[in-house]
Amino acid sequence: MRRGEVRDRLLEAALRLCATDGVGATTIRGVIRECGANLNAIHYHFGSWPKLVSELVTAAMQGLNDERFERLDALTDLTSDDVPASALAVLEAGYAPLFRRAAGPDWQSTRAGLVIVQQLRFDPSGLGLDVLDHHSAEFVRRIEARLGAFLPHRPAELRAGMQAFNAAAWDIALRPDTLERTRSAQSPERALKRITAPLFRFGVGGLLAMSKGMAK
Amino acid sequence: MRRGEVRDRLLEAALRLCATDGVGATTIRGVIRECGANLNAIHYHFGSWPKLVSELVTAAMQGLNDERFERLDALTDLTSDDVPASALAVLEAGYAPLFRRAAGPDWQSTRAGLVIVQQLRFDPSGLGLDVLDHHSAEFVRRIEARLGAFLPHRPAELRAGMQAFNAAAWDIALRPDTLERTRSAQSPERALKRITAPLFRFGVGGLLAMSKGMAK
DNA sequence: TCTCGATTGAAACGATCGTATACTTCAGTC
DNA sequence: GACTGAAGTATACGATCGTTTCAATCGAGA
Repeated sequence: MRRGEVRDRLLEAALRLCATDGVGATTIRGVIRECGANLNAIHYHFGSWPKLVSELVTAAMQGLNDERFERLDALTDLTSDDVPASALAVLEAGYAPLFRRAAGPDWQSTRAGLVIVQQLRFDPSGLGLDVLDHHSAEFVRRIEARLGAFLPHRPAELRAGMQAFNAAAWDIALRPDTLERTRSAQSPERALKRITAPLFRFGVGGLLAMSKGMAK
Repeated sequence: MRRGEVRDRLLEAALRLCATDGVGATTIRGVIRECGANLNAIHYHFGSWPKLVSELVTAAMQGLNDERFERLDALTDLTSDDVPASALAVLEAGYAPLFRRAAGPDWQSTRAGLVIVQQLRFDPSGLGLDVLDHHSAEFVRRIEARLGAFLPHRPAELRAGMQAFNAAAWDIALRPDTLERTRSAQSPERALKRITAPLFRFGVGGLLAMSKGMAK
């Protein structure tokens, strides 16, 4: 058996079980049963079960953030001359990676980690909340900096708007029927675009409406 | 001891513990310890622990929906002459009750139930998912009917927009710092308005932007 | 071939879980 | 005052949890 293979199999099995059964309902005995490892292997390789879970969360958020940061850094010519187009570009750079990993054509290896993250965001038992906060705080800082460069919003206003859009994006990206619709389509990319495009328009429209003092 | 008092104390203690520690981390032994009841009392009054939880969820959603439906039914003169104002009125009718119960001046007895609902929305273990779906489906049906009366959206478009706004509203309503900001203010109502008003503008702006074919 | 650290295996630990059973208490009724 | 049925108490059951211990095994370097 390859060196370090058991460790990988443990991670993979834990990832799958946590995503389908829920983190709280997943036990180390279920994991070792799933991948044919020994009960002690988890403690030998990870120290404890919570540490394994936290490694899953870290891997998922790191992979997602790497992609988001790369696309955010690649953004050029953001201008206040065409605010809607610039805002759309920023939102796409920050959240297209989320959708691609949650329901894109190659979601198999990336979706499960995001499902776990979404579960933990509302779980007060605090299995991996601090790890999660660290990663998401860095993203929030960066995307708000990009948006603030051309949006007229006050910081608190921008923060509120992005909190709203962020919640909507995660919810829709990880909704089971979002995956269903892209899987059953003959062109997953096109199907996903049909889901994300309206959401991005929603986000841009919402952000702009926040500061323009409209509709009251 | 009053008749049926133990039953109420059990409900109250379970509500508090589930909201603070998480539904998955709450045990019947913790509940009876909290309220000084006997271990068997839970099975005597509710049959099983899952049934108690499902009663908490039902009560929370029923209380919320009663208020939302009443306000939605009271809406008159919605018109496509002033779409933004009409959309704002509908969103307020549907979601102001959520915020009032989650962080309003009298949140003490209502917030915990909503926290539990929010946890269960992303928990695949399926403790009370069917019960939850039933209640939220009815609300979705009603509010989309009201909006569809004057919005030009196609049904799928309206559905997507409301899914986005719904996720944002729940997330922000139950965010701990939302409660913090309203509690520390000398006028909780005003403080809550300062949080909800931008969100409602965001929602109206987002919904309108979805169908106007803007920003691309 | 021998050795030694790295890894795996088998078994058990103490704790806690949700549930079930049997007994006691006690108000209300005839 | 005996009886009834609801409500509460004490205790135990079997299962499963995460963790620990310790011996067996493997693989590469001497």
